[in-house]
Amino acid sequence: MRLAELSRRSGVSTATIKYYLREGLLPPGRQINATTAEYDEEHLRRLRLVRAMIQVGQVPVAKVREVLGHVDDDSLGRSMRLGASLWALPQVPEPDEEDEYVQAAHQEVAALLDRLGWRNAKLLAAISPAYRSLVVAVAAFRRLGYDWGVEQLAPYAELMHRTAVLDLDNMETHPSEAERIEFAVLGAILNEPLLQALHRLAQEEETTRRYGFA
Amino acid sequence: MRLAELSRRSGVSTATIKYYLREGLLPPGRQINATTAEYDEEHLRRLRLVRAMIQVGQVPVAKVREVLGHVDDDSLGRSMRLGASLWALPQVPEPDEEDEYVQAAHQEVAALLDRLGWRNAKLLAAISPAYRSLVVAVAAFRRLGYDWGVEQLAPYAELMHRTAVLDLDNMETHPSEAERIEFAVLGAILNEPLLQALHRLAQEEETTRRYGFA
DNA sequence: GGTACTCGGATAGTGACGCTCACCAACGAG
DNA sequence: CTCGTTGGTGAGCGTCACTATCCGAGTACC
Repeated sequence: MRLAELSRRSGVSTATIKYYLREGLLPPGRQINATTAEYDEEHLRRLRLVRAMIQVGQVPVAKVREVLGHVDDDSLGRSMRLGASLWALPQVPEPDEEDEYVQAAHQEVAALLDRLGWRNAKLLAAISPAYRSLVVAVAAFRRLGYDWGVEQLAPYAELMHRTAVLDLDNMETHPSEAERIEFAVLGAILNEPLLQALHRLAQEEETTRRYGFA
Repeated sequence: MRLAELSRRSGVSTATIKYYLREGLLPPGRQINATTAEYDEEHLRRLRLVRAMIQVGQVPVAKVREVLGHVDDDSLGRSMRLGASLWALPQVPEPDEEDEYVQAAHQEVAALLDRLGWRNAKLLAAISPAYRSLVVAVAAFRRLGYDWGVEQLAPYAELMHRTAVLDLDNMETHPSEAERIEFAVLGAILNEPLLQALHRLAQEEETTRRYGFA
C-alpha cells in the first residue's frame, strides 16, 4: 500500500505520516522508485500504536521514539524492556531535595513501602521515576496542608497493587513472548488513561449516589 | 507581604507570579499605592494550589482558571461544583462517532455500566467527559486488535470504584463545607498523578516479583 | 504522446502553551 | 538627591505537534 492508502486506512493525514516518518516513529517504506514507496500491514499497525500513544496516552513524540526503540530492542530481558518503556513515560519535574516537604514526603513514602512489604520497589527507589513522581505528589499535598501519611496512602496502594496484578495477569494470557512485550508496553501506556477514565466515572457515580444530582 | 516575598515563600519567580496575575489565576493584591501591592496568606495558598495543579496535575492554565471559577462559585451545589471541576480537567479529543471501533466501544462500555449497576453513570453518559475518555481508550485498544470487553474491564472498574469510595470517605473527614469542596477538587486533580505513580510503582514491584530484575 | 494527476520528500511556517525578559514610571530608604 | 526596588505591561522565547507549500519524478488515461 502507498502513503495515501496508509493515510486512508489509519485516518491519519499524509502530512502527519510524513512527519512521523521524518521523526523516526515509522520505519521507511520499501522504496519502489524515486516517487513511490510501499507500506505493509506492519506499518499500519505501528502507525496505530503511535497514534494511540500520542493521542490517548499523551506521550510526547520524542518519548514515543524512545519507547519504540526499547520495544524493538531484542537484547533486553522482559523486566528491563517493560521497565525501560515505563520509565520513558512523561515524568514530573525533579523534586527539589532541599525542600522540607519533599524530605517529609520521602520519609512517608519509605514508610509506606515498608508497611506494604514492597521490597523490590524499595530497591528501585533511587532510580525509579514512579517513585519520584509519588514523592512529588505527596509533597504537593503536604505543601497545601493536607498531611497524607501511610494511613491514607496504604489503602490506595493496595488497590493499585491489585490493579497491577490484573495488568500482568492479562499480559500473561498472550502466548508469544514478542506479543506479551508489546501488550505490556501498550498496556502500561494505554491502561493509564483507561484507569483514569474509569476512576473519574466511578467518582461521578459515587458522588451522585451519596449526594444526588443537585 | 509583597510580590518578592510571595515569590520567595512559594518558590515561584516574580515573573511567573505576574503572569498568573495577568491570567487571572491569582486575585490581585490589595493596592497600597501605585507601586506597591499587599498579598496575604490566602494568596500564598492559592498560588500553591495553582502550582500543584499545573506542575503535578498537568492542568493547562486556561483549565485552572475555569476550575478556580467553579471552586469559588457559591451558587452551585456540591455535586455540581465537584462535577464542574472534574469536567474541566484535560480531556481526550472527541471520539469520531462514525468510526466502527468507537461504536463497538460504546456498546462495550454500556454493557459494563449495566453489569456494574452504575445507573447514575449511565445517565451521565451523554454528557460526561469521563465517559467519552473511556470510550476513546477502549476504542484505541480495539483498533490495535486487543478486544477489551466487559470481562476484562469489570475487575478494573470495581477497583476504581473502591478508589472513588476512598476519595469521598477522605473528603468527608473534613468538617466545613468549603474545606470539603476544596479538598474534593484538589483531590480530584492531585489524586490522579498520585494514583498513577502508585500504579507504576506497583507494576514495577509486581513485575520484579514475577520475573526478577533481569 | 500529451497532459492532468499523484507520488515521495523537504523546508518553512503555524498556533498554542507556559513562561520570561526588558522596560517603565512610581515610589522609599539612606 | 540618588539609587535600588516595586508592580504593571508588551513583546519575545523555546518547545511541541503538526501543516502548507513546493518540487521534480513518475503514472493513468485518452
